[in-house]
Amino acid sequence: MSTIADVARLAGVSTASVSRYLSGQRVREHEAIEKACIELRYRPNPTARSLRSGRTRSIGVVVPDITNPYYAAVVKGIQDVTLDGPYHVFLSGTEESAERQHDVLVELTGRADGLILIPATEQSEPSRELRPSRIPVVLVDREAEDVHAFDSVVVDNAGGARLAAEHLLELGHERIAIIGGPLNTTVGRERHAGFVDTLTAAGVEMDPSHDEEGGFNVEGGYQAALRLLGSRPAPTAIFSTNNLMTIGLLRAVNELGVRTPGEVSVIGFDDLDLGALLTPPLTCVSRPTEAQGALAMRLLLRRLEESDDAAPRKATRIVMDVALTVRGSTGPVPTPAPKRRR
Amino acid sequence: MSTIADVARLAGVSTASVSRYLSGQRVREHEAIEKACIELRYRPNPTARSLRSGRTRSIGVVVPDITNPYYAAVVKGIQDVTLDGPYHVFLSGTEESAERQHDVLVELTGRADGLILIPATEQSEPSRELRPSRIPVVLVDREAEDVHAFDSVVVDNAGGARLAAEHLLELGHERIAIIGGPLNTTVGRERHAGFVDTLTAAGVEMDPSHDEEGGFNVEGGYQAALRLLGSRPAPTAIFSTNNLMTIGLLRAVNELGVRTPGEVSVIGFDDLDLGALLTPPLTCVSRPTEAQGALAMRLLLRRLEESDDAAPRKATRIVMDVALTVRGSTGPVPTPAPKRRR
DNA sequence: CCGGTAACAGACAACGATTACAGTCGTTCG
DNA sequence: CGAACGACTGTAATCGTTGTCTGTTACCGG
Repeated sequence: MSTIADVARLAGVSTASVSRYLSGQRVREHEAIEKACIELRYRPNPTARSLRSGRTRSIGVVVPDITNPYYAAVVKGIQDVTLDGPYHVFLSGTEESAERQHDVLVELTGRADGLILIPATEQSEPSRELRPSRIPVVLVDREAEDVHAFDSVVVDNAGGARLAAEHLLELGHERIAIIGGPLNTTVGRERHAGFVDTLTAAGVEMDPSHDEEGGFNVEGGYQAALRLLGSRPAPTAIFSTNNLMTIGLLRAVNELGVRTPGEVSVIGFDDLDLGALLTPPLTCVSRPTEAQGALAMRLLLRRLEESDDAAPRKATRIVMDVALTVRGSTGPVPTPAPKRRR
Repeated sequence: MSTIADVARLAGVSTASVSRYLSGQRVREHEAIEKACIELRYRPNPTARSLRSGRTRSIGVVVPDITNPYYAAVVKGIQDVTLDGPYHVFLSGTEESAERQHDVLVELTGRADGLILIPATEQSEPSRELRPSRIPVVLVDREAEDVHAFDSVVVDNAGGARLAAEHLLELGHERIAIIGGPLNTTVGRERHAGFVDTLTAAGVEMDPSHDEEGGFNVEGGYQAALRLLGSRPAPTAIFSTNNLMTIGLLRAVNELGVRTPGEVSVIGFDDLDLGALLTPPLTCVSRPTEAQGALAMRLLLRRLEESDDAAPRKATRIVMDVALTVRGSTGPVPTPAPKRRR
């Protein structure tokens, strides 16, 4: 690769002039410089640039799992906002591991001007790790231990779970099960609490054996569903708290040949790509995805712009609304005639 | 952030010694240095490191669309191989645009030691852009104009399309339609040719109005499917050449209330996440995804290791096999009794 | 006790860009 | 006509790290 010195030599000027030309300043020999740049196929070395200027013009996005369509959609939203901005987006995956996340954050600090992070776990302390570097961070979906240190964009998990519970109650269900996520995540806790509390408030007690917990993945949902569907008396409705778990749940339902919603109603948190095309189509709590990413990116850009002025703005926390999408996978209670109906 | 000079000062040694300590060499004052590093929370500046050493210890992965589960799976395969290696993986999306891809490649060149690229189009000339920088590149899935310049990992597209055609022929179909991808991509051309040639060889002529072409996305598949299902006589079987197009096709089938496989058989290239859970479950040509990514990464690592010795190895081209997954969405021809059956 | 040799130390020059500083012109105005 | 000014220019320092080069030890055998 050719360097700025090569260009300067060929154009017969100093490197300073070339640098000035590149940054858009008026330069006498700009024609010769342009010609030299083209002839040498000169591209400024981004590493050298970053070292000197202290800014990398790139931002890092860290997600637990790239293959999860939900995260993919969030990333999409982020990218859309950056499309013709000066920043380049780098994506890294942490495989849902706190250790990997630590490595990735260390790697990214100093390589990026800002970070959008979907934490893998809450034990992992982004604050302790990230604080000294002073680079702006926006948390998405899950929150870290000290919420107040960073901007964040989350959804109303408890509210969404409440919507699901209310929907099932309205259909007359009373033997209701939940496939919850890890309780050491805010998301897992909030959805679990929102759901169970709503049932309790309505006087419906959940059988402890119908309160399943698993990892936020297909296998977790599958195993939990097998246990639930095998229990006696079996639940008449199951709420799955994560898209991947819902896939596992559906797989189990399918394998066991359980009729939906005839024998068991199914409702998930998060829509699926093909949710509307399933038989029956999936009833779910749906939430903004791309919009969530876009919002996070805008928050980050605001931080990046303000960074030089000394007054640190207080952390912003945005809670986005979720909605209930009623399709065909939920229906009235099967055996005993429904008690009430709307 | 503290620098190596701060550490050296605190430990009472030279920066060279600190550098040596960090690179694992034996150093007399290693205890004092370690102490100083911890106290100052010292992290080597990756930018400065890269500038000096000429290597970034990171590799770039460029995909057309992050939200496509197929690409996500490829990336997953890539990451798994890198898990505990020295390289960090950065992912960038090009939104299927040649222009964006150009920008991304420029951005990445000099920021990464190697590249894994799934080209957005073939017109875009990665070779012209990437050649001068001399960094190793591995192409995945689609190939660029001059195949021989880079290592590549692809699948047997023509073979997969042939499998699909043969399957439909065996079921007795004769009015067969294809929803093809852009013919300016190798993938689009190969799948189209493999399918049509197989039909022709079997003496089955395809109605020109049953030869649809669209973008590799949901909308393209949807629109094409609407046209096909509205044509008279309508095809008794439809082959969709891409996973997103298949989703569009299924959506159209669903909306129009066309029975599958009763009225029309559906077969897709690439499986879907929920393919097995659909009603009927999707028959498709499935191919390795994570394995493809893993293989590409291994190829790249090999290149990165050899880079210093002067003899440039010839480009490797790996073609991976695909397989037919027969599920329920394909069946015998509806109205006229099937001519032959196995 | 001395010369030779490991084994380590520090000083300093890179890497490729940006930028403060100090010229050097040509032009304009009093 | 000379001074002041504007519009540029080049020189050189700098960013944080690594690697080369040249010491400086300590320890060994003779």
